[in-house]
Amino acid sequence: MSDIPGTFHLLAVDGNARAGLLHTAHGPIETPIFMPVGTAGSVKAIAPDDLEAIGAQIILGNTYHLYLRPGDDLVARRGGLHEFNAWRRPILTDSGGFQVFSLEGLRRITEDGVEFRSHLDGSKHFFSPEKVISIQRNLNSDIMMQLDQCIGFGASHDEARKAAELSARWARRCREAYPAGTAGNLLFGIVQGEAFPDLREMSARALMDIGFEGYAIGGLAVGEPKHIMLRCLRQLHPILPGNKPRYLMGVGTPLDILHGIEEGVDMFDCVLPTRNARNGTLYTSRGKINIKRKEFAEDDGPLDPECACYTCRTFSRAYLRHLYVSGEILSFRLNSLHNLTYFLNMVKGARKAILEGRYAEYKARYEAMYPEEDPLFDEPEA
RNA sequence: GGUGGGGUUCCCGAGUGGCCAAAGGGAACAGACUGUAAAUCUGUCGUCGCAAGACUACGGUGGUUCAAAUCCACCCCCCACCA
Repeated sequence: MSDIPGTFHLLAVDGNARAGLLHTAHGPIETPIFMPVGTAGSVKAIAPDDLEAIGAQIILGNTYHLYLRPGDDLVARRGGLHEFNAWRRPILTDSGGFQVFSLEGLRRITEDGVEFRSHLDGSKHFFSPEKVISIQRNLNSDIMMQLDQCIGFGASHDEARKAAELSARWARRCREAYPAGTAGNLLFGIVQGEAFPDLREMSARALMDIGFEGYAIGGLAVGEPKHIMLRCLRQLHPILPGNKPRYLMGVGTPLDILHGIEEGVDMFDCVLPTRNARNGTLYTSRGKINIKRKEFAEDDGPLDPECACYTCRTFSRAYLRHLYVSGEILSFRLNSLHNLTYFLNMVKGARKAILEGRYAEYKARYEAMYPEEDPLFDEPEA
């Protein structure tokens, strides 16, 4: 099998769920995959050796944040992000497209790009599609994302169309700034179009005309009802090319991810395991728990009896509660270690299940753990 | 012994006649978090009640007043400085 960066081997299919292998300049990643988020070049509270120990294969970095601080040129002089942060496995960088959404009020969009005011010091910066490629090449990320305009749920069809069309034009400029095969970095396009099927299809086809090493689905999990995401994934499944990886950006909860896998998505990233860990919400084989709750004050049992991570092997719920309530730094590390292990293991188990042709059964076990998060719950008349 | 300052709801602390069950912070107890402006944010926080409302509360006792955490008298504590 070829291991040229960008090569995607589809190893098994179970329903629409896929198990594959994606080659990058820093080694292969097994899909489906969950990618921990390390916005500022660090998965918060977790060192690279821990990430490796819990089975992380690829992490995220963020163009906007690393450009502002310490500066992508500085990172380039250090030999790229992998040398700088000592994570030698694959890295995917987001383009700043999400900040177009999350920093609304601090940015202005034009045809040529986005003008940001830094959230750090208020200074003005301009991101064009070409600039974003240049930054990501300085970072030397294995998977670069096009600049896109991510919008929240509730936009009109007209607004959503404009954003999707602009994103498609930016996609072409990103591709032209970095033609396929220029170097070992891969470039992914991002499907936009909000909750509108016609726009989603238009967006996907525009990207396919341009041609990318992978296709991301953006603009989901931004406040829309759960069934909309599912509908969108089902719609896109037969449209997107079968031989390229698909990445559902920013998703999500355990069940969101398992539904995504079921609909043919290969890659996921989300801040949920790390942010929730820092805020005390922990994922267990019996569902979510908030470790700060009084009921755990004298609970000598492990966080999750079915988890083999360092946190669960070593500490009691009572101690973890104490660390959280006391604001101890160790709380962030132990909780993050556990939540990441949970997400990583869940997706690893999904891959195994697909390879063995029993994905539906595997997913059903998780659905039983999170009855309140059924994506069909808010679906209108089926 | 003298002079000055002070005792407020679990804690700190604002409040000098009604708009006070009483600012603000903390603690406590819950909840949220989806391509990280997040070690963040939100709610509750005297008792009873679904509520309207009732009751109990600002060191103690008594008083002034239609009305007192706020004014007066005495008493009990605490702090600073002086002797």
